[in-house]
Amino acid sequence: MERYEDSQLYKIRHSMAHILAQAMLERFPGARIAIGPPIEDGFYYDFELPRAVHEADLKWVTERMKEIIKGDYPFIRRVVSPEEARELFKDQPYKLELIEGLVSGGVDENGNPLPTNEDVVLTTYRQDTFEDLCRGPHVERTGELNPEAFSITFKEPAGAYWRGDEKNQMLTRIYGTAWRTPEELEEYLHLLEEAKQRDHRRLGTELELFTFSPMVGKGLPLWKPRGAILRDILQRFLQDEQLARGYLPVVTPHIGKLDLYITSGHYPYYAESQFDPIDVEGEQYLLKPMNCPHHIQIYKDQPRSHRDLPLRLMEFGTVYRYEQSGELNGLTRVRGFTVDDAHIFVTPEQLLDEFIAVVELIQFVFNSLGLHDFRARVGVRDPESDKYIGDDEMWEKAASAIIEACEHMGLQYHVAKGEAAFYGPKLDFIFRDVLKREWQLGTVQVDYSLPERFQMEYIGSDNKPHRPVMIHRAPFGSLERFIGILIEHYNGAFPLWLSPTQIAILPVSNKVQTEAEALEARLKAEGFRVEMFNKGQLGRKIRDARALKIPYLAIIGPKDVENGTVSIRLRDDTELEPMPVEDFIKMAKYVAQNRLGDLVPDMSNV
RNA sequence: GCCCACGUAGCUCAGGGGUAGAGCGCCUUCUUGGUAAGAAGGAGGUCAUGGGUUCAAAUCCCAUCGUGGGCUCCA
Repeated sequence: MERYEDSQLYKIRHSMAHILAQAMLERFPGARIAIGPPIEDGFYYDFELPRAVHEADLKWVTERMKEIIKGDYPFIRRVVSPEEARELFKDQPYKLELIEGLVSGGVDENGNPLPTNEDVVLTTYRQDTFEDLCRGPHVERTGELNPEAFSITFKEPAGAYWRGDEKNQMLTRIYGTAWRTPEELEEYLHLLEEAKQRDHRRLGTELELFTFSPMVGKGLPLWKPRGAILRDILQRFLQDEQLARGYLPVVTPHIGKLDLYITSGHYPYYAESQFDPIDVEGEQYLLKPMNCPHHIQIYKDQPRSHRDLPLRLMEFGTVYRYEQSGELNGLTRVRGFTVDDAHIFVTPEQLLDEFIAVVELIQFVFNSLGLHDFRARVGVRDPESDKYIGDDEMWEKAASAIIEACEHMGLQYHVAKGEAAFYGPKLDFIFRDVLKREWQLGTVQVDYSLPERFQMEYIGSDNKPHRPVMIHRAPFGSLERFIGILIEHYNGAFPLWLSPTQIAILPVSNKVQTEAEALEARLKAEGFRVEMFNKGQLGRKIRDARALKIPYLAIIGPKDVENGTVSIRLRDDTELEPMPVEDFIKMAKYVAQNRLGDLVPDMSNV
């Protein structure tokens, strides 16, 4: 497959960025330009502007861009010497900084090191009156671009730090999307609109799953009954699975003494992600940012033998982390969340097998939930940073254990620097959602550091004390984020086993109210989550039940009562032939127990 | 936290320097209806909060809080 960087679309978007810059400079004389690369689906350009950008500016710039395109100017490339470049961009400090980076700093426009064995050649591209430092490539002429196949008003202007560093100047970023044809643009905008419809925040309100209250605090979700039921189903699903795999439940409190976190290293290594300590009678307590220190105390409560290992302690543990207010986002980024946590204490010999077992569990969980578009990332530490505990040898050992396990399982993975936890490297499962955003869900971490810091021990077969290794792992990551993603993944139409309400009972009239209530009781006795709809006429009941995306609408009227049937309608509008109540129960049970997505499976062989 | 935008009824939104609007939802009554809104009445808002400008502010200005799009940071 063709690389994006080599594609025509890439050239189109790159060229669009230059045209945007030209138009912006005409609108904002004296503006300073930074960088303007193509990105997925479009491009952007960063500017330092004398004032805020308004909608009218964007309209003007859009029209001007169309004129430039229609002007059919050639993109003219030329090689310039460093001196020429400095002269050319003498009023553009960001460009000068880029030039110095290229010429003497050995870094490219993103601040990444250049390949050392390459001579730096500075090039510029010019269209019409605008010349930009750029290595290309571009289309030949502006006339190749379609003036009706781009938009810079589809997204608000945004702030962005120069070189992505929050210590730097905040620039104004104008985003654009550009395509080959107006039809492609239309399709893309339509996709965005659809994605908006399935935003978990919107669906969370419509389906009555969760809410937020400014009085409780931002980033602190409140789970309403339907959402709490969904949460509970997921927890029970995972808990049952883990119990079957030898995990043991524990429960620990939401705060702990500061000393605990000083020993663990959370304080100070993780301090910037924590709420400030709470003073209680002169003692300092911390809202727990992680569950591991508490679980370690349970391990240490009694002497452990190698015969006790692996010891797998699990807890749906709620943790609190300080997130900057601008980072909060619905359920996917909150300040208090529940980790489907477990800490597994193993002997070094057991590590590989146990690690593999954990990855298998995570894969089982993802599969059961219909999540298939994910990748595995091995996060190792950033050698430049000092926010890690433990010595090099431990990090080396832990990272190679993870990679060995991946190789052993034939798991596709890639290594990412700076993505480790502060106490050890990790294997993350990153899910790609319908909006093409990526979310870190499941995670497994190998940790030699905390056992050391807490002086943990077990007695080996040699009757001598040994240090265990710890695996931290969470298949969902956090219930909050996971559910947020599930909501969008299913567009709120959960498979039967996850649906907060599974069956809506819709009596045709109150003449069959008694029979409808009997059906409700019957279905509840069979273990289904059932809700009676009594408002208005049948049409209204259908409408209300469908708004909640309830999988089965069980309609019962005089004819059904007479025949001992129920008329099933699905949330997608499918109407089934009236069927005996027993048949419906059998089918629904089959669908729920097998966690099927299909609500009407072939029952002929069941 | 930073840049920008937004905040009007439970929800979705219109309006806009001179006594607050719609649809849905909610309540009451009537209706007992076979596959996406039965009918009629009614309640409900200090227009996020606090200041300022003005004869007069929901409307203009400032601050705060909250939300959204980005940046940075993360499960």
